[in-house]
Amino acid sequence: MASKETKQRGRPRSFDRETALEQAMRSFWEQGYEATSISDLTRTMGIGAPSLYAAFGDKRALFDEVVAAYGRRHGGFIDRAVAEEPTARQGVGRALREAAVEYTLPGRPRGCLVISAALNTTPASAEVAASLREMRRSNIGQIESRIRADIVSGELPADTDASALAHYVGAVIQGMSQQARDGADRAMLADIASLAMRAWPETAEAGEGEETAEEAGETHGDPAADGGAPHPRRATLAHPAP
Amino acid sequence: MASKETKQRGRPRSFDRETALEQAMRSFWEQGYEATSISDLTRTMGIGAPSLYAAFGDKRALFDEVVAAYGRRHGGFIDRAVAEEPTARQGVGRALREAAVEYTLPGRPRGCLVISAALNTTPASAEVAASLREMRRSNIGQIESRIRADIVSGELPADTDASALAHYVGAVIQGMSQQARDGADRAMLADIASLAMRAWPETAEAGEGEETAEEAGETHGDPAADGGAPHPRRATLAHPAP
DNA sequence: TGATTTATATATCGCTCGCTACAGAAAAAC
DNA sequence: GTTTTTCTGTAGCGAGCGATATATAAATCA
Repeated sequence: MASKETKQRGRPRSFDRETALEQAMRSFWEQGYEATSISDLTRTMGIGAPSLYAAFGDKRALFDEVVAAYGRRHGGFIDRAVAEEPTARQGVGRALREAAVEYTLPGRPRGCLVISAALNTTPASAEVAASLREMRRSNIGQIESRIRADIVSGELPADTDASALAHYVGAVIQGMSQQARDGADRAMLADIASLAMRAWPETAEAGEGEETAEEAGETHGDPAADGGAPHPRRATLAHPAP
Repeated sequence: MASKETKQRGRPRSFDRETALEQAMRSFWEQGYEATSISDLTRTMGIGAPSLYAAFGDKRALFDEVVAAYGRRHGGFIDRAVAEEPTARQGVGRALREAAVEYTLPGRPRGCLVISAALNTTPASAEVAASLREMRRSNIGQIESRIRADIVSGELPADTDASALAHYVGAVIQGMSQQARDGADRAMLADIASLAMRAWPETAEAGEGEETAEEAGETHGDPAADGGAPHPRRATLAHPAP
């Protein structure tokens, strides 16, 4: 599937399938599923309609493939941050900081495709909308699971409402995506992310110093995502200062 | 404009204009501007296309009228909360709590029309999208102004970033609207609102921890004027109040 | 060299979009 | 009554939608 093993028989394709898919992603990302017409796609992909249908099926199948590629290339940072960091707090903090960067990278559409590409849909596209909604639900579920693990381990207080906290994080991320599309710059999104983390529950007991403002590392090397709290940290009794 | 003074000359209108406008609002609110067709509108409004155009102009003008009516009947609660409560904190807290109720009222579309009705748009509807975006910007500006006033009065710390805090609130509200449309119930939205307020900066001087999660519990019925105010703390010690 | 296979370019298809011309219907004005 | 004014129902406009039929172009296989 990934490589051509034998020489194909007929006339070879005159365009690069991956490049065309990338262009389709741009269009769907910017305008959304329904607002992007086949005519838009053929123009930006640089191919004719029959080539599009031969290579990708129909509009819906092309979109599905775009969403899959998006998840692989751009959308995975949240799950990755939550899975890789040692605590839920650090994972979510890093996810929010990285979202501020990802959602404002120059040269690509603002915000998140999964969040914004199928919001105002006709009944004809109800399935597409439901598909993206399910992905959003799944993302929040991932966060909730990570939070629950920290409750079990004692990192978070036993009475922490994992579902509510995860949905709060999801709402903030969706809000950040919309703010990015509405024109907020990267620094503003970083401020929102930083503020949002102030709502995070205190560590249960003898926490180890969680410096949430520490380097998230491997994102995109952009220093704008300092993540440091521009606002005075709220007074806490149990939280050891870094 | 509000009343008919003289008897009109020709054949009288066979439908109630306000009722028709209400139905149009429902359609736009549910599906968004572009995804709602004239055919949808004439069906739900119960009138023919020529009657629609005679009474409201074109689709764009009808939508503008819908948005104006929406602002009057449903959308004003944020500005009202922020304007009426004695502090920005109480105002925003009440606004978030009321959003949880407003965005999940049974028998009407979920979420906020201004937030969600023109998100995936073709270039043909760029003006509509820009118009709603400007309203969102204005709402955040209102919140920012209220926060700034509390900084001046000393209610909030002098180093509070009013713009960032206002944009955070805006992002949370937009996230709540999307969550509502994604199926979150009222209790979940109330939890998100409660969590979001934990990020609010401490009062400049006056004492003790704010128990920001002070139960918005009641939800329905009258969103009490004092609802949510943990304790009246208007006096500030650090700065002279006007 | 054909013959076969696959891709592309042109020119649509049926359908829905926002919108309107036109003629008939229902009221006030005369 | 007749005239005038306004609204409503039918029917259809040009344009764009997603998707294709057809014919030609470019490759491999024999």
